[in-house]
Amino acid sequence: MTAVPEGGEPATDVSKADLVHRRLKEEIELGELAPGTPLPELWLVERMGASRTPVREALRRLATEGLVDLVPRQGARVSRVSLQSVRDLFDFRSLLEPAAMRQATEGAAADPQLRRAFATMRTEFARIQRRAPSPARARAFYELADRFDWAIIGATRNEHLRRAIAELRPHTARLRNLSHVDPQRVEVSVAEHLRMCDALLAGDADGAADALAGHLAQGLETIFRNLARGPGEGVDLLG
Amino acid sequence: MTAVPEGGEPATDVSKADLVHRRLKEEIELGELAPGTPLPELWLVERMGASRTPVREALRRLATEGLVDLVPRQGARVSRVSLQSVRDLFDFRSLLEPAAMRQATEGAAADPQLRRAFATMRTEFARIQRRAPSPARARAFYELADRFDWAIIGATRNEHLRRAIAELRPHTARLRNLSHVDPQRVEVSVAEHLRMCDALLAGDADGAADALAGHLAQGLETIFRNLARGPGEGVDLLG
DNA sequence: GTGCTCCATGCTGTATACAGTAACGCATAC
DNA sequence: GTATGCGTTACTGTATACAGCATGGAGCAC
Repeated sequence: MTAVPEGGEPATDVSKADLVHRRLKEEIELGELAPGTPLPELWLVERMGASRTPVREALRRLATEGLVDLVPRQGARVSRVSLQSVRDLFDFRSLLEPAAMRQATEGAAADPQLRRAFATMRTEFARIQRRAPSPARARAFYELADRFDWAIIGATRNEHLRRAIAELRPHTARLRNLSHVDPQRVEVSVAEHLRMCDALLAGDADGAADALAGHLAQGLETIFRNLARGPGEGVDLLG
Repeated sequence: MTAVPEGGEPATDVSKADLVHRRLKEEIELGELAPGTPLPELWLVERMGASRTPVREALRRLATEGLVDLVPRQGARVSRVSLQSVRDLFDFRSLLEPAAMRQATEGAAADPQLRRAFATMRTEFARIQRRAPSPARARAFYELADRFDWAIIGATRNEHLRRAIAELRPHTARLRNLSHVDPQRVEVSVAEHLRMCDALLAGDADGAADALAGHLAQGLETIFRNLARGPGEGVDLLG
């Protein structure tokens, strides 16, 4: 398992609630808190070194993000993952992200600085492609792919669309960390990212959107294969 | 102004936080709390008859829904509305809702009971179409259209999609209540809803999605015309 | 008259105490 | 041995007290 923490958001913890929220989110993403784990407030209080008020606020926020299930008068649990929920997630991403990619492509065509940023990432992808397979290379790829994804999100004009996609990322990250990463997958995925970069830099919005759609379809298939092989801890396969 | 409270959600206030959340949401939707209005916690405490804790939770929830802006160490305000935000909202709805309509169409084809519910609504739309124009008729239409929308949401299989659309509804309702309702619009809108019903009942997913897309385009145009005519209270036209 | 500084006020962010409820286990009756 | 009822426990939901920061105004210096 190649545990990759998401580094996309700036992580400006102005309040303790922010801090607890971010730390809990990371632990859920990384799978350290397995799906279904109960999250009593007092337990979090001593672990996080904060009082119940910020802990509560963090739990409520995680609940709206779908990472935590909140049962009235019973408490919080890490939300469970089912095959259906994985399918729903990828279907929804396939609806949103190509649209965002279109906006990012238009944005890059209009803004030279943004375009340069994507061009730089393209050369980085190409450099990774030439490297020999290794865990370090896989890590570098996932880190770069993550930056690429966040760049797309940042270049999305529509605020609703941007927020919706950003909210899905923890779910995606969690799946990646819960399922076993397939080394073969890196090879394919690098090529897909190069396709996306090329289309984006060429100003071909439709092409970029199509490439992303293909990438998502591949990703879903990979995750399903991996989940089917290794059951994964805490993953509810009944869904 | 035909103020139409949304009646779609079941309104099960199990906690005081739920109650405060629902009441505040209603007041913002109806425009009673104008965009930009400051919302000091203590003021809400005495108005809602609850302590600060549930009030805080309600404000946080409204903030994640985008109905309230939360400035650190400064407090909450009713979120402002700009022309850009209206455009963003409708663009996003145009992405999501046709997809939901497709799923609802498939659902109605598979589930006779669901199909009957939509068939009933179709006859109600037809009955409204035959009535002479009047405020009561407009109210009846909006109430029915609201039930129709919630039925579509309820018939949406994908949970992410369903949640995303449901979260947008308060924004839509607020726009409707902030802008002045055009009596002409009712006529057109009834016809559009009949088109949607017909396609849905015929199992024509593409047709239903197209009809909905057209409906949204019309709705956006109407709101822009109305906002341009009457400035509306608290609507920031600079966006 | 104008600008700056300092103080007072009001608000949020946090901690904590209290009440109420649901789940769990044990004891007892059958 | 099994089922049912009661008591205990642990947790959430709520209220409230306290600390710290930001804002606005008054007063003073220039």
